This record gives sequence, C-alpha cells and structure tokens, in this order.
Amino acid sequence: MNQNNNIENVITRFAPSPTGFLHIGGARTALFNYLFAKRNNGKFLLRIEDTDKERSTQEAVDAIISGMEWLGLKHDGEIVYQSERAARHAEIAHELMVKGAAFKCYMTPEETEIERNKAFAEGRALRSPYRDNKEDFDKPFVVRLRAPDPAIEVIIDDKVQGQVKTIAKNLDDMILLRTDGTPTYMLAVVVDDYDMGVTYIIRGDDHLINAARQSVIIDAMGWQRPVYAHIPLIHGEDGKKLSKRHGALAVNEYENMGYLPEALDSYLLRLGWSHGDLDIVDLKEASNIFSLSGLGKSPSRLDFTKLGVVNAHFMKIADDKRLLNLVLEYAKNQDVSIDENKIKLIEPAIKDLKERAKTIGELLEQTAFLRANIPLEFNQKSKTLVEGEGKNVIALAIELLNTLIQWDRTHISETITKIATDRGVGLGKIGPVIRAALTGGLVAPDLSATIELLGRDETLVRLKNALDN
RNA sequence: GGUCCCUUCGUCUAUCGGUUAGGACAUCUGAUUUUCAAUCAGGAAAGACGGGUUCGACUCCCGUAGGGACUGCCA
Repeated sequence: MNQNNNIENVITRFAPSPTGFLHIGGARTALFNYLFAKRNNGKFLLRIEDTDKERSTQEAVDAIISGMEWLGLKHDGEIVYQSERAARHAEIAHELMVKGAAFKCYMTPEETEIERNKAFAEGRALRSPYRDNKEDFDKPFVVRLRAPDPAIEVIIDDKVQGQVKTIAKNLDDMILLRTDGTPTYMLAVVVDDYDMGVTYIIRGDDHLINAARQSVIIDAMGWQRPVYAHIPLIHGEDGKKLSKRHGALAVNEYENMGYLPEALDSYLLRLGWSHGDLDIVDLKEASNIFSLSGLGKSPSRLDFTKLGVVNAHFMKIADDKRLLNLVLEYAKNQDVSIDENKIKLIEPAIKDLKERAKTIGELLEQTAFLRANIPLEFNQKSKTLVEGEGKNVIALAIELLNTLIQWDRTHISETITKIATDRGVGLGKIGPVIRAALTGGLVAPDLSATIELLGRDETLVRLKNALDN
C-alpha cells in the first residue's frame, strides 16, 4: 500500500460506557476506529466512560478490555477513565460560564418537568428560564450550556452522513454539571476528546445529533472540531433493533459459541464497510485499505449463516495446535471429557477435520469417531452393514491391513481397492461396511483418511470387535 | 408529537447520470460420492412506491410508505 496516502495525525478512540459487556455493535465501532488509526499510522485510544457511577461496574470494564483483547484490537497508550477527570471537566464548565456560554440553572426537577412538557408541546427543545440570569442564588443548581439562538443552523460535516444541519431550536440547554457538581457525558466527551487529541470520531449514528450539541461546546471553547463519521447501527436478523431477544450480543458469547476472533473481526468489518468486491478480509489486510469512504449509510442485519462461512474460512487456515487447544477448552466447557490417549488421536486429525467444520463446536463433533470407545455403539444402518455378508469384508480387511507396511492413506486406499477387487465387487459394497465397522455410523472423513487417523491398532481392534459382534 | 438518518437479489454489498445492474452467503440443479461435509459446474433472484429534473436515472430533487435514532441531573 502507498504509505504516502496516509492522513496525518490521526487519533481515534473507542469510548464505551462500562454498564455491560462489550457487545457486537461496540466491537464493530472499536474495529473501525482501530483500522482507521492503523491505516494512517495513527493512534487508537481507549477511554472508559464511567461518569455514571450508579451503573458502571468493574466487571463491565474487565469484560470490555478482555473482549477487545480477544478481538486483537490493541489500543495505544494508557486507558483513560473518565471518572478520574471530573475536576478537569468542571474547570471547563466554569470557563464556559465565564465566556457566557454556560449558566447556572436553579430549576427544581418539578419545574424542569413543566418546562420540558411546554417545550415538547411547542415542538422545540428545552430552554431554561435562567439562561439569561446573571444573579447568584443560594439554592441548588446545575450548570447548563446556553444553546444557540433558535434560528441558528448548526452544521456537522459528517464523513458518512454528509452535511447534516440542525436548527438550534431543537438543541436544548443541556446539563454540563449536575447538582452535585459532577460532569455529564456531553461535557466529558468533548473535554476528553480534546485533551486526548482525538482527531477522528467514528461512532454509532445514535450520536449524530449529539455531534451538533457537542460542537456548540467545542466552538465556544474555540477548539478545533474533530472529523465525525457516524455509522449506522447493526440490526438483528429480523431487521429490528438489536436486543437481548436476538441473543448473542456479547463478544464473549461468540467465543463460547466456538467462533474465532479473526472471523468475527472479518465478518463485522463487512457489516457496513466495503471495498469493491472484496469479501473476506483479515485485519492485517484491512489495516492497509480501510477508508471512511467505504462506510455505508444504511443499517445492516446480523447473519449467523454468513458468520459461519467466514468462520469456516478462518478455521481452515488456522494453526492446528491452536485449534486443538480450542477444541479441548470447548469440550471442557461442555463437560465432555477427553482422556490423554484420545487427545493423541485427535491432534494429528485436526488438519483433516478442520476442513469440515464451521465452528469449534462442529470441530469437536467431528472428533466423535476418534473418541468413541470399544465396543462401538452402532446405529441401525451400520449395524445391518456389519452383519452377514459384511463379516467377510471385515475379515478380509483385517487380514490385509494387518500386514500393510506403509500406514498412510495412499496405501490404505490401495488396500481397500484390493478388497473390492478380490471380492469382485465395486467400492460401494466395501466402503460402507468398513466405515460402519470403524465408526458405528458417526461422521468421519474419507475412509482411507479415517483409517489412517485411527491408526493401525485402533483400526484392527475396532474391526475385530465388529466381527465378534 | 418534533427533529434527524436510512431504503439495490432472502442477507452483506458494488454502482459515484449511460452497465445484459456485478460479487459473496443462502437457495435450486447437476458433477463427485464410502457417512456427513467439503469441492467443482450451472441456474433463479434486486433498485420500496409516486412524481419531477435530464437526451438519458438505481444514481439528483420533492412527496408517500416502511425502518431506525434522538428528544434524561444515561452514555
């Protein structure tokens, strides 16, 4: 890629509030911010927006951090905790008051409610009766932003949404400092983004109107506005808002379901972003080509079938040892115990089995034929196959395989063909019988591969057992 | 209620006024076949609706319908 195409001085951030796990929508937002920073050799910062002490929890903070780690979205620098910056936020609020851009509002909650209803009825945003008051009272107060005159147009140039105009009558005198003097989100984001040097803000379009509100603060302070890119939200499979009903919101649930992080990254990337006909793109490649112009304006739906396909792709190219460990871990979570000698059987088989599985869970299922114990449980079909005439086939198989010198699928395949030839029948008569004897009906790879993977000892034991059955 | 955003095959999307509207997944058909997959070949499948602008609109404008967001001393 042409490094000269870099945009200078790119600093992005992901700023989740720790009120729950890292969900799929947040993960995508983080991903876009990460990629945009990487593409431009910039920085990707992480800030925890924990100004709401009631709802923020340490567990949520941990979940977000571990979720991002799992996805491979490493942030630069130290994590900024918004709650630790309250004094700085208050300082700016006071500066805004000095500039006349903010004021003390003494409305009680009841009075506010009445004003709000009035504004609602008039089709405009809340304005405080104290917005022009200069007098100090000995009463509890909040600090509000003095919204621009009603007729003024606040314009946001958004990289995704284009130019979005908001008429100021729809902008409220929003609260900057609560009665207890603590900052609200609206103030905190602006101050933190400024202090952190954030130049590009990529976030959900539920914040689109907030950009207008926040720009009022930025302008009042005489700061430079960041570049905005408001991306559409992700919807559930039914096209409705993503909610718990759709299940699987938290990224760690995807991990538990047996998806690979690089697959989730790749899938999420294509939800709302495109680059011509490119489909499956890994993080490394995306880091070279990601651009804001590839972002779409319309919301997209989650599609687990497609996620499965993408996951299958990444499983095929994943390291076998890593997959083995993931399978073992998955099995443990499912209370499936696998003893050492079975693991020895599974390890070399991963290479073949991963070609046939969409998830780690399916990969575990694929190992079932290896994990089966003697005597095998035969399903109805295989039971019939290993009886009667089938016994002769099995007997011959035992004889030939027993003396086979090179135990690999090529030679095994030759042996099976020989059995068919010896008995004067087609492979179709032989294969199913041996397969039934070896697996009892469980799914398995190609027959010769199955035999190779089972190994000589296990193969012969299973065949003899089927014979004695 | 008000303001803002969105609308191309079932799904993710390409198209940046002129294309037989392309790709991927799913689906269907065929090939392969020793289970289940995988794989290969081929098919069907779309511009929400109604007006404009233009020689020409998926593309630009307006309206309608549908979906979404915001409208907190939450973020």
